Amino acid sequence: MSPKTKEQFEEIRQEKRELILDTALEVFATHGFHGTSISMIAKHAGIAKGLMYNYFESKEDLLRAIIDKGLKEVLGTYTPLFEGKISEDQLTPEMFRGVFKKFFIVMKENLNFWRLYYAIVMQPGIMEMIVNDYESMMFTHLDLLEKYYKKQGSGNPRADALHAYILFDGICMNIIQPHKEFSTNELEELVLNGLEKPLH
Amino acid sequence: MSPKTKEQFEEIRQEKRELILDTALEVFATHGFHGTSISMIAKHAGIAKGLMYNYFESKEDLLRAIIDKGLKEVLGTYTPLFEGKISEDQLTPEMFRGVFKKFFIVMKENLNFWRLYYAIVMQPGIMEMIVNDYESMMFTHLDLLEKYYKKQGSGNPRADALHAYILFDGICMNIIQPHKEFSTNELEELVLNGLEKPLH
Amino acid sequence: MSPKTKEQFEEIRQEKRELILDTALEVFATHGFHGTSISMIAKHAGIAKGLMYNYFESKEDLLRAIIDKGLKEVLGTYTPLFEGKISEDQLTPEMFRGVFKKFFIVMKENLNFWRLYYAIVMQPGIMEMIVNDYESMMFTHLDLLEKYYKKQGSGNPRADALHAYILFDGICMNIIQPHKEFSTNELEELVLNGLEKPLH
Amino acid sequence: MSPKTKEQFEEIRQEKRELILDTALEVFATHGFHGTSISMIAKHAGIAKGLMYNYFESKEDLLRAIIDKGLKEVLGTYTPLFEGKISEDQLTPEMFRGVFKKFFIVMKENLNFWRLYYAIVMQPGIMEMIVNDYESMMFTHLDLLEKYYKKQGSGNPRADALHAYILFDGICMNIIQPHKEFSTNELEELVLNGLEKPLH
DNA sequence: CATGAATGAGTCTTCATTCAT
DNA sequence: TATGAATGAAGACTCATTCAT
Repeated sequence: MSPKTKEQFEEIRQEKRELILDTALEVFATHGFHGTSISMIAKHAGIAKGLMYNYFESKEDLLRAIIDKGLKEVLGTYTPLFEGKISEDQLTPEMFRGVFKKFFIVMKENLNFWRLYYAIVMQPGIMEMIVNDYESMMFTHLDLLEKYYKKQGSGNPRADALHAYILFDGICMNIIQPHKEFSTNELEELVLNGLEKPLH
Repeated sequence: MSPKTKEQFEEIRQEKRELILDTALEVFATHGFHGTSISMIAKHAGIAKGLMYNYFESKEDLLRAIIDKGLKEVLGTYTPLFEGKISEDQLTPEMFRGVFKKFFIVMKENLNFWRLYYAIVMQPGIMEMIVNDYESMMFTHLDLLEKYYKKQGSGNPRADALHAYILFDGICMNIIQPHKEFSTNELEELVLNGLEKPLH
Repeated sequence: MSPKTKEQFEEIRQEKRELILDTALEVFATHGFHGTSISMIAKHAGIAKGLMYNYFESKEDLLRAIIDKGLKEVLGTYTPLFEGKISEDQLTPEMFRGVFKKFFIVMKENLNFWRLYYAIVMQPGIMEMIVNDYESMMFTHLDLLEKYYKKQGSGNPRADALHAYILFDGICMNIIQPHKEFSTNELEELVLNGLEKPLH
Repeated sequence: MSPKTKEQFEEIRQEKRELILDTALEVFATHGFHGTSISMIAKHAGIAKGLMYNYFESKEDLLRAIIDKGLKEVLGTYTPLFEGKISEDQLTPEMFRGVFKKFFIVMKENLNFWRLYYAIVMQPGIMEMIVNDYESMMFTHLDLLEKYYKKQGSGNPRADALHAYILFDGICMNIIQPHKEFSTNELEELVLNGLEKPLH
């Protein structure tokens, strides 16, 4: 009889918003942004076609929201380890391994997000804005790697950092690829073992 | 003024076909398959919209033709080095470097193709057929790498092969990415230096 | 705290109904019937979207109610002067001026109503029903004008009546138009001065 | 066998463009801009829904084109009589009558255009741009009228001009209204007779 | 072989209306 | 009574594809 309270509405909105975000991420990651229709998302989520527009202004706005949410979740998990909060002392092999492992775990937990993210980054025609985040993230990583290798006594920290970074990228690609050929765990172990100590 | 011979007609046809293929590749690579319209391709190529259908059955057929052509070109360039035609003796560091370098060069010459190719491979919803080629290619490479490291006296050829393969993938990604941050030449040099000798 | 009486409820209902009617009139007049959404009205009125349907059956029903209310208000103000209640003696220039001036005043007080009303009347595709009122109103006016000019000794009362009527229409248009170019007061004075005495 | 020539295409385009413009004008005038769907226009014109977009960028662009065309036609017919091309000597009663009559004729020949035009001008929410033309047109007319009455020896040319202008507006409204009550010819004759000589 | 007008299914988006609370 | 989430039909617009010339 009595109308729903504001809190009830808010709760419903949050839940439905999450549902739409999660469903859309999955479909976008599978079929690509342009290959996905709002109908597909709605059917997948079990809602009416028009409902999405109660939560997002447009298909593109939905994409942005997905990326925002994804980046927040991912960065929230592991960047506390990075951004200025790591002292020289902490640049130990253990820390190094830990951070990498953590990153891989987080990536696997957000496979669809990363698939979508890379697909976008790789297509110059879409979403320039996203690229900035991507680049700054990368430089942060490279810097940190260089410091690490310097501390480990590398004869060429820049080279070692690049090497590690590229290896890292390669693993990411292999984690992301939907058609997996070999266990990524095996990969990670091997690679991390090889990276711990400087090569140069 | 004299009527064209059959050969001349055929030649013209081939040239036009190539024009369409090349133009479409460029636009597909930039905007993605679903993000590209036939009109865009036609305008880019300076032809009428309907003309594509004189050469290809459909948009998807055009995509298939592009992939076919691309794979043929790429494989044609460097697989003679592989497929069973390499004897044990040839697995020298020089050969190793040469093949890698060659691969990078070929990749840079076909940037758009690789962009399109990866974009498709990474999207499970599209073109299952393509994936088979991709996987078999990969296994060939891994095998060869393993043999190489075994010959170089590796304590764990499988690990070394995987390492090299992943590194290779990472470089590919960085070559492909439209927003380049550092010279890929630098990368390649560094990485190859590190890969020549076994790590394990 | 005491439970509201039936009358109080009814009063609240009436007030809310008025609020919706007035708000809707404003928005309809500005953006047109089809250019106005229920959401726009609700937002303007500060109520929930669904509430309108507690008071009106549909958007079209709301429009009808607006027109009804408007016509009642307008006619209620000045038609007592007309409908058979005016004796020959009363057809004096003072009365003539008074009625016209009154009409303009009422029109200015209901600008939005008239905008909406004319917009509907001018569009054959909408609301045939409204037109009947409009036509009968017009004939009443013309009749009265003719009588007036006859009494003033016109050589062609019909001509004078038509002239006055058209002039009247012209002023209405200029009052209604949102982009006013000259003071309508100036207009009215001038025109009334010219109309008082017969021209023919 | 041979492809259509550029001229042939151009001719087809022009004809189809006219067809769409004319049909759309009719439907817009009847149902209003927002009350008209592209489907309605297409059905009326006997073409496919999508074809309109080969000729106009959007529904609003179509509206603009209609207004442009209409204004050009109308102004092209009678403004040569106005814009600076009328010397003092020509401001005779005959000229005066002639121009007015001409205007009414043109208006009747473009009834739908004027319906649409006024509907737009009266709705502040749509197409600000159009209003400028409208206002400048009005001032041109007023000026000319004032000069005319001055030459005819009016004691108050401004008043006479305004009177005539308003009367003019009133007739326009009555011509435009879809539910006509009396012959507009009758109106015009009467009014013009009354306007020829100054009243003040 | 080449053109581009034409089609219509499908896409994104809006919005009148319903309904559980 | 009042709320706003939800629905789905309909509207604006796109685009792969066809076809007359």
